[in-house]
Amino acid sequence: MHPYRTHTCGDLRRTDADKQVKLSGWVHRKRDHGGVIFVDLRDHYGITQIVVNPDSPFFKEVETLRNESVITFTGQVVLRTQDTINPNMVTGEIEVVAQDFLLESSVEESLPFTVNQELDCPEETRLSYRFLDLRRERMHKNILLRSKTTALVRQHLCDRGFIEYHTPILTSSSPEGARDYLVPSRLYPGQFYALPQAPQQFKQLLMVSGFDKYFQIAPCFRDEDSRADRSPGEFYQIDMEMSFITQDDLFVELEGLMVRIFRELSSKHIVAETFPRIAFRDAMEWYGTDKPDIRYEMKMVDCTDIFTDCELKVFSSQAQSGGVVKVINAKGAADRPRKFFDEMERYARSEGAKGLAWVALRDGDMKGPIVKFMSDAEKKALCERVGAVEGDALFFGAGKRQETNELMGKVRQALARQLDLVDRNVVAFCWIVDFPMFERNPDTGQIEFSHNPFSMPQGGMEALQTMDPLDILAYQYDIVCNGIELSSGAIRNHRPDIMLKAFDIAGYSESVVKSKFPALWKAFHYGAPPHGGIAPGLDRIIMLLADEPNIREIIAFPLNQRAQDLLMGAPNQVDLRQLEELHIDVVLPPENA
RNA sequence: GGAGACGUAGUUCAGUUGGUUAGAACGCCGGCCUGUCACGCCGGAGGUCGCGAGUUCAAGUCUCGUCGUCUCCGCCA
Repeated sequence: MHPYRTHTCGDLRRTDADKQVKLSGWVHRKRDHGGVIFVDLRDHYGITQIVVNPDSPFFKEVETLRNESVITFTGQVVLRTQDTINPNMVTGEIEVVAQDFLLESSVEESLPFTVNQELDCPEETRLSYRFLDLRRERMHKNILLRSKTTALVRQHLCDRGFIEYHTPILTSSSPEGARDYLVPSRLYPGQFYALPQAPQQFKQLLMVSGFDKYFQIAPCFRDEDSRADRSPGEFYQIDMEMSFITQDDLFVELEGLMVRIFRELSSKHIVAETFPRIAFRDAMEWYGTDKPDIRYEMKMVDCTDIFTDCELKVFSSQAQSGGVVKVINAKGAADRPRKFFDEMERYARSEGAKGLAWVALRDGDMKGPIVKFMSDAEKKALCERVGAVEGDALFFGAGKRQETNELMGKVRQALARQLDLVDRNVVAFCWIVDFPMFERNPDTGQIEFSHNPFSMPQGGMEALQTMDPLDILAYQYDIVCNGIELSSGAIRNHRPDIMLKAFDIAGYSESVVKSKFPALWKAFHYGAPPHGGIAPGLDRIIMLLADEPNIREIIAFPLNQRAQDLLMGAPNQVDLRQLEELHIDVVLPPENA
């Protein structure tokens, strides 16, 4: 017989009755009746109940076992009597009567938290004992889901003709973007490698190398502060790039991948399998953000022109001075108590609003503090414009266009939460398209790239030569799911002449382009195919699949918020000899010296 | 770098207006228990109330500082 097991703890069924078996695993839970002990034995695959009878020579030893000890039982599978069957367990129709027992590994200390229940405990403790934390059902499931996701992505993309490549981890520091992680060079004193923030230039070079369809589940390293949905240090992208494609081709390809992931790995309903496309400017006007949650509608509506001559100066003065009046129709919210409206206003103020006007359509009339300042014509036009009917409540924001859009966008989200419009069992994707190529820096007045300088401007060279730079759009797009930005992507600019012109508009000379991006600049002079791509964040996709609010819950060994690994003790100090080899002198800041 | 919330037993939490010896559940230790499956019953141990000052006759409770954790802003082409 195998020294550890003949079956796993999730294997045995009634058809295995009378078999002689051996099982190994952890003590999940123990029920000691004095005369008989039940041990729930757990491994990766499941839980099986072991029965230890009082005449067993190892009865005393089992009695003193602590939870999470690792043990091996040999015994016979027996059918449970009808009244002792546990319908909640897949192995609940049988149990194993122990005949032999071996303690493989005992638990020496009391556990820092319970493994057999999902009770809250400090994250610091969980990360310090991550190997225990990962035994818990929820974490175990999350890590399995991660594996299933990467396996499905690989299978799907390979089936679609994509090829997976490896790109360097030690590369050169990039001049723009996030802060790099640097690796000192031993051979070249004073010089450094950088860990890639993304394999952006390599995947483009692979396209120039003629490979056509690239993907990689790519580690990316950025030395930036963390967020709930942003791991410090490192994260993974499903990095993709294709040659000879249009934006539409890429959208179809990615929609297929996303729909397959969510269909096969979650039970959530996908609202639309062809994702709606929303122009960046429309997104800002309708939702006040470039990552709208479109699980609910509640677009804001521009009503500026209605209130040009309104008695309410807050509205008319904005309407006359280039500002806007934006209105959100909260369907069916009119009968909410006064407290609801007061709290919405308080929220708006906390986000920087000067106030939040509202009206409620109740009892065949319009109610609210500002109603007396509105003429009948204004009321009528307002209701028509926003489609308001009896029972609806309207919320108003007035001010400068961009500020008001962003503010009312937050109000929209808060309203959706309050009115319970957010369905957790739904995924709503959308594309945000037509990002502007350039924008004016409000501080310096300079024209700058608004996103990736390597995106192809819509209209190509002609647009750059003839249009107002601020009106030029780029083939630059984001994919957004439930209000979370999963990725940016672009059809790239593969033409050196167009690139030079674009950089010229942003105030950069030819020498800057050459020196900042030498690889691509050189490559694009030797026959570069039109190409484009995208790189959805793997971690965020898994968060959505697992319904986890924090990215650390879907990573086996994450850094904490302050970028430390509490289990391994990283970062740590190194030997002086190592520093000398690397020609590194450490100069500590005064407070640490 | 900035802001907010939180910090009481191994863990999750309660702790009144500042007032006697800081409680409960789970876990741990000991005892009882032959059909449980979150087994049950009895008993016990376990606390510098994050740390340091201050106010007060009296501080877990109020004030200030500090440290830690999480969340957000900045940052993330």
